[in-house]
Amino acid sequence: MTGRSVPPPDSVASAEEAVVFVIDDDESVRQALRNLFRSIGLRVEVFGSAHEFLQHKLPNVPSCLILDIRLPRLSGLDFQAELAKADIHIPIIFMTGHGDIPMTVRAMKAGAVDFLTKPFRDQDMLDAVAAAIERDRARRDEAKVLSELQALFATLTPRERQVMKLVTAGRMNKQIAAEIGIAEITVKIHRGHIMRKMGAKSLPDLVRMAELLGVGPASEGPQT
Amino acid sequence: MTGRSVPPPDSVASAEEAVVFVIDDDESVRQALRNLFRSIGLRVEVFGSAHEFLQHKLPNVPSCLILDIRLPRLSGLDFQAELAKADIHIPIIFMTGHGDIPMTVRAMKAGAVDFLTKPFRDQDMLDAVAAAIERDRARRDEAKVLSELQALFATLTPRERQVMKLVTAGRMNKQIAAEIGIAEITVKIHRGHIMRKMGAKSLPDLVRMAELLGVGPASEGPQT
DNA sequence: GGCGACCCTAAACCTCGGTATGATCCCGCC
DNA sequence: GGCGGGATCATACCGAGGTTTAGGGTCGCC
Repeated sequence: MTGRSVPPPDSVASAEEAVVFVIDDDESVRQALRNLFRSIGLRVEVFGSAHEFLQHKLPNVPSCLILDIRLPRLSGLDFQAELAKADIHIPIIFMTGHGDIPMTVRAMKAGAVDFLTKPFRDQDMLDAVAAAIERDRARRDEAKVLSELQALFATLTPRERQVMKLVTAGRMNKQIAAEIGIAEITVKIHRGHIMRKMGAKSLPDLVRMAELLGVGPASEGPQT
Repeated sequence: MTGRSVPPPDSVASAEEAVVFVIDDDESVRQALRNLFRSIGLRVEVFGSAHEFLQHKLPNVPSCLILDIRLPRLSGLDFQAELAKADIHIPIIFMTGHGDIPMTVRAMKAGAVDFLTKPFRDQDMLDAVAAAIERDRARRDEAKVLSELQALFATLTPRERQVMKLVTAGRMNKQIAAEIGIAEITVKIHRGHIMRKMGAKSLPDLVRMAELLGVGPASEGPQT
């Protein structure tokens, strides 16, 4: 506890263990960005193509992706769409030498953090990266909470899920009993199980969990 | 009840009573856009300057604003910022003859719906307007619900607000009583008043209202 | 001074929520 | 066949929630 080097508490907070990924087919650009981010102590991984990047497995820390809109085989915009389709939500910062406005609009609409025109000021890139990392950190925090909740919810039996939905909808035990055709006492049993399994310390607690889980009028299974 | 004309249910839904506002210093552009929107039966109001637009009082229906990034006195981006500062959240669609990427990025980051380069296809503008109107409709719906809730919440006495916060946090009546130093029976009374005044039909109901209202750990009053 | 709020409390009473004990039934699996 | 999990239910008991009735007090305002 004494000789412990202080792991930078960092007023910049968002730094921590964050990683910046760079995809660009120009070696000199990769080199320059690598140096830029290293200079402020940020982990960097560079790639020459989207394909190369996809080989690499993503670490479980806040991160962001910087890519040129003109990639070797795939356009940056298409790659952005690919990632979204694959449910990979890493924040993206675009760079471009000769981009146009429609491209910019499309990228931003699709959720890009920023769109920088080359040459850009180092500070602009650093600002964009800070914003992107922060966005990813926030997203990860939310996702973590949600997945933990979903794991708990998964332990409920079908009957318990059904009862939970009705309980959080505000129905009384007797109403639930009548609605699904069982005895009130049985509803109470289920209810007790639900509270225990979900780790809810109170009804309001459970209601908030249900909100996050989208347990409600939501019809099961994707329709249309 | 018999001779009632059906007020167009409209499969296009978003149309209804929507209004499109156009600000441009070029008379021919105003004219062209006016015709375009009229042709599909959309209400339009045109203005030659931002100032002129501000004189006009905004109707209480879904609407959107179309403006050139180059306005007479004020830049379109600055005007966008002005509106945000004045808490006017009408969706904005930008047009530009010679805009650049940084402008586009700034506009999109500030929440613009779209950014069209002149000349644009009529259909692109119509699509953008449809999206903008829909966004405004959704925002208005949410705002309406929230303001109604706030009106109810405003009828609560300070004590009732305090108790509501604790109730929705999941505290038991006896805990609340101990925490604020009153008798449990009094807490029950307050609780009854809260449910009635807020129009909550169940505790889960009240919890959801509290969520929307941000009633919780939120410290009172703006700090900093 | 009186009227109306807000806030507090007590007693009585009822409903609702929740747990424990004990038991039955069905089903899938080793 | 037996074992475990899921679902069901009864009885009994207790604590929490909620209303009514009937008060009490302190403000501020007309």
